[in-house]
Amino acid sequence: MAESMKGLKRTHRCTEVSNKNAGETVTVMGWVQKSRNKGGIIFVDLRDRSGILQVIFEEDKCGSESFAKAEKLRSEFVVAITGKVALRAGGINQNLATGDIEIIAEDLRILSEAETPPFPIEENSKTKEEIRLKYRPLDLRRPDLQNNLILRSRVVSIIRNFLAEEGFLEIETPILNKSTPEGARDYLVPSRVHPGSFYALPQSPQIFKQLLMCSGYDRYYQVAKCFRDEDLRADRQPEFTQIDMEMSFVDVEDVLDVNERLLAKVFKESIGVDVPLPIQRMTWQEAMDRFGSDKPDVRFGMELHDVTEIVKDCEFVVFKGAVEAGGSVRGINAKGQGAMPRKKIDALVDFAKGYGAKGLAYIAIQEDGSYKSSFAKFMKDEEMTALVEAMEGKPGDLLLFAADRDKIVYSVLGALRCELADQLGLVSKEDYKFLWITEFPVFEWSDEEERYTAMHHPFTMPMDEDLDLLDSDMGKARAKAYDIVLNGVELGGGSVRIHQDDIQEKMFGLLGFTKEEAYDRFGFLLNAFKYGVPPHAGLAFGLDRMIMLMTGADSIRDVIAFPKIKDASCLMSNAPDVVDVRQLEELCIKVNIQE
RNA sequence: GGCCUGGUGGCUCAGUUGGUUAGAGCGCCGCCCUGUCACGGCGGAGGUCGUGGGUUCGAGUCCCAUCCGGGUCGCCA
Repeated sequence: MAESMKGLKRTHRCTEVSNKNAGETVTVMGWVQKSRNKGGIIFVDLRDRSGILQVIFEEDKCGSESFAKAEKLRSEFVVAITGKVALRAGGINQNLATGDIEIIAEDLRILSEAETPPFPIEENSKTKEEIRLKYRPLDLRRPDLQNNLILRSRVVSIIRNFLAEEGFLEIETPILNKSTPEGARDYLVPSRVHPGSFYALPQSPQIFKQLLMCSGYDRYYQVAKCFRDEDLRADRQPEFTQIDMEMSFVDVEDVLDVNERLLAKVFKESIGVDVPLPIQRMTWQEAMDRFGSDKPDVRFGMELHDVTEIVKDCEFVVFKGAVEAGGSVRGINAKGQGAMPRKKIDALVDFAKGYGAKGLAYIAIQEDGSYKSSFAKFMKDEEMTALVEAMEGKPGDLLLFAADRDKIVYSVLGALRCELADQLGLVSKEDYKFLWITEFPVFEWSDEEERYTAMHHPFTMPMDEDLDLLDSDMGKARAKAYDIVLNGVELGGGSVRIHQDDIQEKMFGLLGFTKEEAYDRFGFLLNAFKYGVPPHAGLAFGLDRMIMLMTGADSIRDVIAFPKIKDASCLMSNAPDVVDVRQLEELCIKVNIQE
C-alpha cells in the first residue's frame, strides 16, 4: 500500500548527509537498494541520484508500526525515512561516501512498492543491452548511467556559460524544414495542410545559422537536435545532439581559437583533464599519408610508410600491378610483433579484406634478422633490404603492406593500425589527444553517383590560393574546412562559408546543379545573401560523442537517455509504429509496401 | 544490402564425439537471526534451451529457414 508524503519535506539527498550532521534529525527519500534483515535490526541501503546512505531500523527507536513496515521492504521500494544521523556503531564501510554514518530511523513511509526488477539495478551491469533498453527507465536508475547524464548536463552548462561570455547568442532554429536532398537521407514529416508535401527534420541547422549571420546576430550557438536517416553504429544515432555555432567577420584561425579554448575549459572543469593549447594541427593530406585516416588516433605511432618507389619495379605482381594502375604500396610496422602466429596474421588479412583490400603482404623479421614473408620469393635480396630499411624494420618487427588504389590503401592501413593498437593495448582511455585536421579537399569523387560531391557541404569556401584550381583541377582544390578529432573519433567539424555569390554559383555549377536547381533548393539562402552578408564561419561538435569519450563509454547509447537500437527503433516504446488509418487519410497518405 | 557474433530459469553463464532426471552462481519465495554492508543459516519454487521445419531410435548439441540483439563494411553533404 503506497502512502502519501503529506507533511514531509526532504531535507537532504542521500550523500548530502555527512558526519557533520551527527545528532540532527533528517528526512531522506529514495529507492531501497538493498534490505538486510538481521531479525531484531534491519539495515536498508537507500539510493538516490547522489548515492547510497545506510538506514537502520530497531523496534525501540522507530516503533512497532514502522518496524513492521521495514520488514516488508524490498529492492526498489520508494520510501521516506525520518531519523537521527549517527556515527556508525558498527564498522565503517570504506566503499561508501557515507560509510561512516547511518540514519537511525524514527519513521518510515512506503511511498511506492515495487515488483522485483527484471535485472539488478547496479553499477557495471552485465545484463544484455536488449533487456536494459526494453526497461530503460530502470536501466537509467543505475549509477553509471546517472553519472553519464549528470556529466552531460554539467558539460552543456559549462559550454553555455563559456559561449555567453564569448558573445554568442543562443538562438533556436526550426525542426520542420524544407528537404535539401544533398548528403544524408532526410526524415520526412507529412503536411496535413499541404497534402503531398513534406517537411524534413534538420540534418543540421546549417542554412539557418548562416542566415542568422546574414541577419547580423554576429555569433550564434545552439544545443541542436539533428536527424539523419542512415544506418546506426555504436557512435551514430538517428537523432543526436550538436553544439552548433557560427561566427561573423572571422576566418579559420578565429574559429579554431575560440573552440580550442572551449574544449580546454570543458575538459578541465568537467573531468579534470588538461588540454594543452594550442591543439596540434595537421592537414588532411598529411593525416592521410601518415595515418591513412582523416580522423587519426595520435595516441600511438605505427605510421604509414609509402614504399611505392621502392617496389615499383619489383616482380611481385600485386605490388607492381597496383603501382602501374596508379595506386600505391604502403606499409605499417607493428613493432615487436615479428613472432605473431600465422593464424593471427591471417585474421589481420581477413580484417583488411573487410576494408576492400584483396590481401595483405607481410614480412615478419625474425630475431636472427632473417625474414618470414608472404612475397619474398618474388623479390630480389636488395629490394627486400631496401624495403625493410624504408619501414625501419628491426629484428622482431612485423611489417604489413597494402597495395591498391590510394583510397583503399589508406582505409585498410588506417583501420589496421587502430585494430593492432587495440589488440596490443597501445591506447588508454584516460589519454586525451586532440587534433585539428585542416585543408580538407573541397570535393570528393562519388563512385556511386559518378560525379564530384561536396566533401563538407556546398557552402564551404575553397582556400584562397586554390580558387584557380576550381577551373583547372577541381579534385585538388582544398577547402577552408576543419575537423576536431579526439582519440581517433571525429568530435566535430566546420568551415568558413562562401559569402561571395560568384564563388557560390561556381560551386553549384561544379556540383552539377543548374542555377534553377540551386535556387529551388537553396534560394532562400542565396536571395538573403543578395542583401549583404558578412564573411562567416562555424563549427559543430557532436555532443554525444564528446560525452562518450569523457565517460569512457563504448557507445553513445550510454550517454543518451532514450536511445534507439540498430534498426532505428525504440525497444522501450516500440517506435516507429503503424498509425491509425484515419491519421493517414487526413494526410492523404496511402501505404504501399512492396515485398 | 554484405560479413562477423550472440540468444539455455528473473539475471549472468556452463552444457563433451548427438544419449537417458538440462546444471551452477546471483536473484526470488518461506522460516530463523540485534551490527550487516557480496550479511549468514535452513528449506523451496522456477526452464516447451528464441521460433518453425528437417536429419536421427534419440537434438540444447547437426542441417535449413526465420525472428530478436550487438559489432562492422557500404551508407553517414
